[in-house]
Amino acid sequence: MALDADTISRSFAARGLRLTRQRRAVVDAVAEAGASLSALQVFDAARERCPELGLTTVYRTLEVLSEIGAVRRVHGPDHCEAFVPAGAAHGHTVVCSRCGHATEFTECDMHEVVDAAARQTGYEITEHFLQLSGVCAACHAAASGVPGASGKSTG
Amino acid sequence: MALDADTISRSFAARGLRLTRQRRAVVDAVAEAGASLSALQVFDAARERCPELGLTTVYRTLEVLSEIGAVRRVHGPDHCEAFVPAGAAHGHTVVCSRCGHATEFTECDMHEVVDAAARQTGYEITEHFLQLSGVCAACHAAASGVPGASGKSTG
DNA sequence: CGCCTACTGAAAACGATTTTCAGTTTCAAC
DNA sequence: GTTGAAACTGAAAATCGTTTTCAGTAGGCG
Repeated sequence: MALDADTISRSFAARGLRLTRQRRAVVDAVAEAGASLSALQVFDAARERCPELGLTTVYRTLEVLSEIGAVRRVHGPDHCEAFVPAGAAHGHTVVCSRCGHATEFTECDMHEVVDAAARQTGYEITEHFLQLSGVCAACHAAASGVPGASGKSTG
Repeated sequence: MALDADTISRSFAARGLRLTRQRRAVVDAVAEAGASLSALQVFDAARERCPELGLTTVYRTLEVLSEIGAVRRVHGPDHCEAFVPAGAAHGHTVVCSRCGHATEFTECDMHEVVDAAARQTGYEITEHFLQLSGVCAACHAAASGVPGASGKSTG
């Protein structure tokens, strides 16, 4: 589920929901950020497009977007609950530990790992939740080439 | 880092910390449960061993245990923050979606997946956080053999 | 126009976690 | 055994992110 206005609009309509200006602001904020954003960060970003937006609406909209699969919740070992735009039906997220930028990857061939885990534990594995963190190409280049430049890249 | 009194005691001592009766109760509660436990559940379980225990102490102890690597925080796509006893230095957790029982598996050969992700995204992957969920052997047996029996197994 | 329903933000409520604080326990030095 | 310093404690208060409540608004359709 891509985060373009058209797709979203149709998904909303199919559920009898309206894509209001406020919701649009939230969608755009998440889509444009690319990085993982907390609810509060989404609020801030979306407010630039729609200053009268309330936090309540952000939470409600993220909930809806999560339900229709347009955004995905991500977690890390230490922190919780951030949101990223979702791409493919089953994708995983790589989050840059420097700039927070999130990228999806879909070449996920986990079944060997899952099989091994099933063998070792005796579980019937039904779901896997994988999240990677590392350093994105831009931050990597910035770090090795121009140490002064912060990791916050253009996108 | 295993959750036996001896190992824990030494880890605590190495940091100038004391393994008090209260902390011991928390450690034992987590160790015995095996399943993933929220802070509140740890509190309840530990109170059976040490009734005058306070919630504050549970949080403080879980924090310390997490730091020394004796417990691990687990997350799921929808929920957050539960604690399980930690085993090997780098292990992953499989949580049973029926009884909440957590098992570790260590045969984690992720480097193919990690390599593929690195190729696709251009990231330099430094960490991976994998969590599986499924149905444990006991619950599976209970479900297929004795449908009436709940998934809550002995382990 | 008027009705109906989805939608809105502010404020209140809420639950989980952290901080504060005054008192207790532990331990080493004496 | 006494003393003093530091770790530790639980209760209560404070804090934080999130959800609920509520009275009002917006938009489609008769």
